[in-house]
Amino acid sequence: MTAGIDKRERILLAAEDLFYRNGFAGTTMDMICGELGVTKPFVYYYFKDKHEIVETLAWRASVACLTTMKFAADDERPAHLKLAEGLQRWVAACVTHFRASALAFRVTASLRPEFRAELRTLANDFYADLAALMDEGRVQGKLSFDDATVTARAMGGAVGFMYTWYRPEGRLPPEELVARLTATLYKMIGLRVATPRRTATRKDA
Amino acid sequence: MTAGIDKRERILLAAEDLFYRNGFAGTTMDMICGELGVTKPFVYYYFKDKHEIVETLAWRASVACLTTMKFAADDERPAHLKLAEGLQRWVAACVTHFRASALAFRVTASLRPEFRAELRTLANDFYADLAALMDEGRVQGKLSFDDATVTARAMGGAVGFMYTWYRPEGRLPPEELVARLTATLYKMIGLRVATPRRTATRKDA
DNA sequence: CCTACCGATCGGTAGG
DNA sequence: CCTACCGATCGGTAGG
Repeated sequence: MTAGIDKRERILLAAEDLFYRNGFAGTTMDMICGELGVTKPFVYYYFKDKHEIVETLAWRASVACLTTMKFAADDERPAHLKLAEGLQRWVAACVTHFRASALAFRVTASLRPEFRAELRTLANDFYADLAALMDEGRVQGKLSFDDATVTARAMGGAVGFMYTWYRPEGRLPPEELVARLTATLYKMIGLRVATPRRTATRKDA
Repeated sequence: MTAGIDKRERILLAAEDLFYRNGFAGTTMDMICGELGVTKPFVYYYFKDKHEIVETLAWRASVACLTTMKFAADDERPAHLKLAEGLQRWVAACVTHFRASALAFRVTASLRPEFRAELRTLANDFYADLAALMDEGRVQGKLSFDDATVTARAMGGAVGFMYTWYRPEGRLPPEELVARLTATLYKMIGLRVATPRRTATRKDA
């Protein structure tokens, strides 16, 4: 009913919330149907099986979050500036897609091995891009950190783990959360950017 | 057989690995039994049900990891030194219990609501202790960071997310991983400690 | 008689 | 697009 949102999209929306709250195995097809007020054959008309739904959600969110460290080939900016932008994009994408990106981590065990492998490849590429920019920025004297791999993974945790504590209805508005989390990442790699942000003359207390 | 390890403990050991790899719903009691070469009544003699097994594992690991910021009442050291020690203990505990602590995050949806609430309380207490020490250290001019809550949660992610990439058989020995991850946490709060570690005269490149 | 365990099978529910 | 229902498999427990 209430045309506007595509039917397939409505299923995904309901499923995202249910998977997020109950996990993959803990969410039954009947729950999804009940949420939408439709019957199972309706859902199976749009999706081959339960896995196709969760994989669609996880893939979307993963692509959105893990392609943020890609830059145009003709982008000539120094590494630390690309990184400053990429990290911000990354955090913003993870905040936006926090429910579905939680899936990619939480329901790992329920995913088909081939799909898990695709997700892993996506993540590995991302961390390779990230580490490359980090190394470049360090060589150019703009960044400071000890271990590139461990630091990159630590940043991944700082961002990816957000789903365990972030609540959209919380006191911190999304943009503010993005700003603070990004600032934390900058600090982890010793990145000092003159961000044109609305901060008063505030010393790093 | 092969006395030595308690029978109950053998069940927990096998279950930990299976739950870690396949999730809660993806692990059947038959799998656990098969791994041990015992029958179900054997397992059900030691555990009331499947939940009791996973909860025992998750609780142990969570307690081990989330009580590392507690200090004796008569410990008079300044906050930043307690923090230096606590963070190291925290990382070490998470590395040791990484399989079971992964459970606490991954199988959340499969846990009984009451148990989830207990875990949440444990975690909230931990972050309260952590944030208190951070604030204290900052007031005393020994630490520097912007947002205590966000930084604390970011550290939690850096540590807690380790289970997604750490492999015990990897090239990085556990002690070395602990050292590097701890160093990353120190950096996140601007903690500079003259750690008596076996580092050569190496400038923070 | 108890404990520790086995072979066999139960009720209930999942995806499809 | 729904009602009705299947084949398969789950966690948990019976008697001995």
